[in-house]
Amino acid sequence: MKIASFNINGVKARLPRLLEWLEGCKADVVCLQELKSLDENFPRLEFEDRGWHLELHGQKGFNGVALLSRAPLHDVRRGLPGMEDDPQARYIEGRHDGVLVASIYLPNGNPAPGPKYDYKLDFMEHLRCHAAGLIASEQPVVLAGDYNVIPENSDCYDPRAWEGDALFLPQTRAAYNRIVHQGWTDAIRLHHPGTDCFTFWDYQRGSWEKDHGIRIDHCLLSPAAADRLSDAGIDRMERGREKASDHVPVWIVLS
DNA sequence: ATGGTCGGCTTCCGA
Repeated sequence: MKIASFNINGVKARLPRLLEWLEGCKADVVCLQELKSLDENFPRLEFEDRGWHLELHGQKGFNGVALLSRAPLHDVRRGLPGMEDDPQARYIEGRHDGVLVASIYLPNGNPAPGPKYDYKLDFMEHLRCHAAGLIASEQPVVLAGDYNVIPENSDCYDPRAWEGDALFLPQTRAAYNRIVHQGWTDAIRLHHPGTDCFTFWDYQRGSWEKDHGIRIDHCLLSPAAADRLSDAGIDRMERGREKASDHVPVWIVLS
């Protein structure tokens, strides 16, 4: 089973690029982030005509997450437990062929400190609590998405350039590690232990041309999923195409 | 040298 995650930065702006990538990706489940679309304005037919089942959790203008799947999903949940009334649409999960898959758009959190950073840490604490329950269930779980967290120095081109940024603050990395250390496997890290692991390049300052990227899109696997991990990758080439998102897709394969 | 660029029911905000 192949599961992919892609922050598309606007479904309407990305539609041709996204459909092309989906065609070649051959994924069974796709986690999308930053739809920037109300559910009623989402171009459903473009996907349904190609055989995708859709579960949307959108909002106007910003944020928004979705799951695309080859078969209908079960037990779909929108919003993290304890944050169901959050107007920001950042979490959706569903079960596909016995594997629980979540699409996560974790808050950016800048500027830090401030209310946006407080919200980021609050979201991470709610995610940590939910993740603990998922680990305890002993089922295969894949928590995929844009975490807006740079886990280690080697996950950015220049650690000094990111000092003080909400994606890289020690407190942010500590909150991320509190989740990972429950027993999750960072599958992309496992398959890209050195360089060439970036998943995001800013539109500004020629970041792509200079390879000034960061690794912030992650797939965390529960032990039951990690036992089945056979491959993982980053579709880096997507960043160099016309009308590209500032993120590229990441994916894992379970046997 | 404090720039630059995307997307969105846009004239600023979020990233």
